[in-house]
Formats: sequence, C-alpha cells, structure tokens
Amino acid sequence: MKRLTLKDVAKMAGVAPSTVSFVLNGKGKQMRIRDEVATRIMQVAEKCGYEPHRMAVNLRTGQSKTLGLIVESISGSFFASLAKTIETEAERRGYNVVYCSTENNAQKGGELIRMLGRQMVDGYLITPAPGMEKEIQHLVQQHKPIVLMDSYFPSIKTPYVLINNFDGVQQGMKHLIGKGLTKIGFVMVDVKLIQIEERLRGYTTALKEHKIPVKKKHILQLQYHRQREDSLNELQAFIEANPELDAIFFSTNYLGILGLEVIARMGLKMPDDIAVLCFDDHDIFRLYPPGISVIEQPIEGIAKTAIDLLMHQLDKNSGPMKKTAVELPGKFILRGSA
Amino acid sequence: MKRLTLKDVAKMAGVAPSTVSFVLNGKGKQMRIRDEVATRIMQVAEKCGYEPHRMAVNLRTGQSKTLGLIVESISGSFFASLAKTIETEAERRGYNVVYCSTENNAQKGGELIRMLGRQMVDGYLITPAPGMEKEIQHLVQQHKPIVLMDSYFPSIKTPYVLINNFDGVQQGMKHLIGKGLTKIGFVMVDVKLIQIEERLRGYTTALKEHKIPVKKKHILQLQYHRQREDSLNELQAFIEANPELDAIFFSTNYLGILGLEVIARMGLKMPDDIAVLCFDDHDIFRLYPPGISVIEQPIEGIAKTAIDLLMHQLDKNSGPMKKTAVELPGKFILRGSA
DNA sequence: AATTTTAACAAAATCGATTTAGCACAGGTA
DNA sequence: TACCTGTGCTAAATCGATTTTGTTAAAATT
Repeated sequence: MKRLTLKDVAKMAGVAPSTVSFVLNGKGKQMRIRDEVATRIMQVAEKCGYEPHRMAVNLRTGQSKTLGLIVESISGSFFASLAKTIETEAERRGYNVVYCSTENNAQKGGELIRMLGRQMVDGYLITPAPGMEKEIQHLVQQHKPIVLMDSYFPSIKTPYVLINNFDGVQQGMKHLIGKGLTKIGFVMVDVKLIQIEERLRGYTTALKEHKIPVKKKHILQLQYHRQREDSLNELQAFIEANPELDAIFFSTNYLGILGLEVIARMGLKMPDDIAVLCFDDHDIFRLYPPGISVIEQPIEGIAKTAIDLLMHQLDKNSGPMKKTAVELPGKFILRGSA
Repeated sequence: MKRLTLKDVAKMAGVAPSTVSFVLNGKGKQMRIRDEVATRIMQVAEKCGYEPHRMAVNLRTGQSKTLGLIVESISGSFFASLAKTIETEAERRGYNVVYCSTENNAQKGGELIRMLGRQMVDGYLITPAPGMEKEIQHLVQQHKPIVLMDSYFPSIKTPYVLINNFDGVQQGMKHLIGKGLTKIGFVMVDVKLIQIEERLRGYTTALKEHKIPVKKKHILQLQYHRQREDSLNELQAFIEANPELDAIFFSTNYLGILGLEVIARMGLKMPDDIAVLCFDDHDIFRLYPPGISVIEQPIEGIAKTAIDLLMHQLDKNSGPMKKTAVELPGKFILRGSA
C-alpha cells in the first residue's frame, strides 16, 4: 500500500520519469512529446490516481506553495472571517495556509515569523502588532512577499490593505451628531498603531467640522495590557465622571463589549440613557439588546485584496504593482443602540 | 543571501556532512563521534544559525511533522478554543497544525481529508460531521493515526474524546428540576450524531428519574440545513404552542443563540417568564443579560487528550493504547437565565 | 553522399537532508 | 606475523520529484 511515485507511472507507461514529469506539468509540447505518448501518460496517471509528493516537489522547486497568516488572536472574530476567505482564495490558486496567532504577545510575533521562515512559507499575510516592527522590517529587506492587513507601519514600505478608519468613524459620528447628540465620548486603547490614531482623528475631525468642542476628558485611553476587571472599573469611572455624555463611541469591538458589561452593570439603558456606537462588528452586537450599531469592516474585501497583492508579488513575471496601499470603505450598520 | 545548508556547516567545521547530521540529531555518541568534534560542530551550527531545510528532512524521513485539524466551522467558538490548545500542544512536541473547516458541507469533508492526505499530514484530528463517515473509515483502514473529537461513529473503531454529553445534560436538568421547574422543553437539531442522541437521552432520563412525563411536543427537532429566519420562526411557533413551558434546554449553543433572539422578539423575560439553559458555552452567553446558564465543555481537556491519543499513535515504539475512548465531564455554570 | 537539423525521448544532475555501508588505523590476540 | 576488533569518521545511496544535458534515428540541407 505504498505511495505511487512518478517512477512507477513512468514504468507503467513505458517511458522515462522525466517524460512523465514534462507531460504532467504541461511542458509536453515544449519538450515535443508526441500527443500519443502524452495522452497515454495522462491516462495512466489518471487511472492509478497519481499525486506528486509535495515535499519532493517543494524541495526541488524551492516553493512550498504555502502562505503564512499571522493574526493577533486566532479566537477573535476578525480572524474567523478573514481566515475563511483567505483559505478559499489561496486554495483556488493552489496555495494553502498555515495560521499563527501572536495572542497579543509582542515577543511571540518575532518567533512566529522566524518559525514560518523555517517552514519556508512563500509569503506572509500579517496583521501587525506593535512588537513586530523589526521582524517585518527584516522580511522586507529579504524581499519576502508580504502584505499587511488591518494596520501598517508608516516607516516600512510594504503593501497593505485596511479599512478606511478615518472615514468609518466619520460615518458613525455624523449619524450621532445628526441625531442631535453632541456630548460624545470616545474610548480607545493606548497602543501606537496607525488604525487607532486614524480612528481618533476621525472622531476629533467630525466634532470640529460640526463646531463641537473636543474635550480631553471625553476621551478615555485604556491600557492595552490590563486585567479585564481593571478595565471595566476604569471604564465605569469614566462614565460616572462624565454624566453629561449622551453617547459613547468605542473604537474597537473588544472595548465595546467591555462597554456593554459596564453599561449593564450601571443599569443604564441604550440608547436613551446613553447611545453606543462601536467600530468593528461582532456576533454579540447583533444579538445584544437593543442591537449595537457598528462600523462594519469589509473583511472579505480585505482578505481578497490581500491575497491579490500577495499573489502579485509571488508571480515573478508580473510587473511592478500599481497600487500597494489599499483602503476599503467601512459600512455603517444601524441597530438599536444609537 | 542563500540558505545555509548542512553541507556548508560541514565545510566550515571541516568534517563530512554525515558527521554534522549525526551530531545535530543527537546520534553523535551512537556513531562514536569524539566529543571534541561534536562540540565544534555544534558551535559552528549555532554560530551561523543553521536550520535544517524542512522539506528535505520531510522527504528523507517521510514524516511531515504536521497534523491536520478538521473542524465544522473555523469561525465557531468551539474551534477557537480548540485550535489554541492544540496548536501549542502540537508545537511543544515539534509538530505544526494545518486547519481545515468543512463549513457544514458534507461533501467537502471528504475532499478535505484527501487534500490533507496529499499534503502528507502525519495524523488527523477530526470533529466528524455526518458526511465524513466513509472517508474516516478509509483512513482507519490505511492505519492512519487519527483521533475524533466532540463526536464519533459507533460503527468505526477509532480513538475519540468528547464531553460526557449524557451527564452534562443531567447536571443541567437536575438544576432545573431542583428549582421546581417541571415543564421543560428541549430543542435539538435533527442530525444523526451520537452526541445529539446522548443529550436527548440525558433529557429524557432526567425527567423519568424524577417521575416527570416526557412529552413529545416539548421536544423540538429543528432541521440542520435551514434558513436562519425559518428556524427562528419555527422556534417561536414552538414556544407559542407550548405556553406552559417554564424552561427550555437548548442542546447546542447555536440553537441557544437562536433562542435568545426569539425570546427577545417575543418580549419574554428570563428566567421568570422562561428559564433558559444551554449546552456548550459561548461568549455571548456570558454577556447577554441576565447571563445564560450553560454546560461548559472541557475544551482544553479535550484538546490535550486528543493530542495525547494522537501522539501515542504516532509514537511507533509505544505499546497499544490503554484507553482509546475518553469522556470528560462537563461543567455546569450558573448564570441568571435559569 | 556527407553533414546538419530536428524530433522525441532518455539519462543524469540536482534540491538538502538522513542513513547505511565502508574505510583506515590503532591496539589486542593467537 | 597474520588476524580480528574497535574507533572515528567519510563516501555513497536514498527520498521523489524537476530540469539540464545527451542520445539516437529520421528528415532536411548542401
């Protein structure tokens, strides 16, 4: 019950292994193998279900036909949607994907990238976390095909694709302001990532555009590494300290979920006591009464674009890229909370 | 900037490639390489950061050091928790994992298994879906290392590990009955899987043990492949048709989430209008007011056990297994809904 | 008729490791 | 002195493909 090798097929077809290889790789014409022989080989290979040994092919060609996908958390909802699209798109193109999560561990990011390197992935799809800057820089220097998603480092020249964070927040803010709400709080994390900054910029700009003063005390920066309970308390203190707030914009879904818990704990009712809007959708937001309005990320679009950008790099004989930085629009979804 | 090969290391250390291989694979003593030479080789390898070429090793040894993990849905919460543990446990043992999801597509299961076969995974971790029976049978016949999780086929002799479904439901039912609730509905799907049957058996047995009559109309079997909206309506009809119900036991978290939606839609209050209990925890259940009581699966335990069972099979020189069928206890988590 | 081309494939090198078989020398034995 | 036995390593085979180079017979050219 051993594996069928190319040699076996050659023997069965009465030709040399090289001939079989040529035919099965579509180089039959080029190597002027007679059609008669070619079809015979194809038939034999087909009939006995020959499948080339991946490792052998990889070793010889130097291509693993594998992509590495690195995300912050494999249990996050962002990953869930992303992975599905990326996997199917990759498969369509003859690639498969190995997933890795940094689990919000800065140091682990570097290790992961190196681990993938050992495994010889042909290209990288990464949602960058703060600690990974050096490693990514390193990959770029080695001219490894790479695409960043969801964020990027302004200092490193890489293709990337993400939601238009600024515009997304603007959409949400305009809705709130349009409803006459002006005391709008903004909750964010303190990590130095471009997408966070852009969201904050969206918030302040929207206020300014409507001549609403931006108050520092209406902006809460939670620390990233923090006990869940501590964050909850800090959030509650923030809301209590600003009783005038009639709306809160949570800049990530993680923060939004914390917010729901605090708001429930304080016995506040959405949207009347306080309106809530959140960046990045989540299963919970659909269900949690009265439904949390969100800015939805175009995850499928991000995944597809990312794969396209990566494949373009992997495809040696394709010219330079026209567009290496892509921003896709988010979608405002109105539910009951705002 | 080419890759450093074993040959290069050999040259630098002034020895033959084979010697380097022996030393780096810990066979130095056995091959009676002098300690002096061995340490020199190790130092050289260390200094220039030599990493063996995975594909070459795989080709030669015939082991890919890769496990295939097949789940129903990669975006499910079960997968999320499972994957994390399995990945770290696998890594600890020098294996990596490729994930695949059948996405509830019966036919896709078979394809996936074959795809993984092509990729030469050394072993399989599978949460079996109805359509995969034949393919799994096939793997078993080929003596491929395999462990099933979450469910199994009584007709196929494979190692498996899952929660004790019967006992889990019993725990929940006892709690409900202990609170004096006797009109308890049971919502399940109609797929023929052992874990579903066990849960139903837990329900009926618990009722019988407390001399409560089992009424057929209190059991709702929803069809698996169905539009979300249709299921919601059917569920609502079920609740309306049985106004006497004072509690509902949802046999999967997917059903429970549907239940929450319907209950909200009908304006019922938990737990007073109706108590709710659900099998298999979910993020939403922690947050959704008043908190949904659940039977939590010991996912980490399942993952660890599964890896153990699989490794045992992969380890050629380990005797026959003592225990190939493992049932782990679930944990009843009391929240506000019941 | 001698030489060059071309068709059609076969042989062999190669990828980077592992592993088996083998070789040279030292010391011990008969 | 001839023969074995260990030591300590090297040479070469191998895994299963791809790709470069060779080979042979027939056809075309001079």
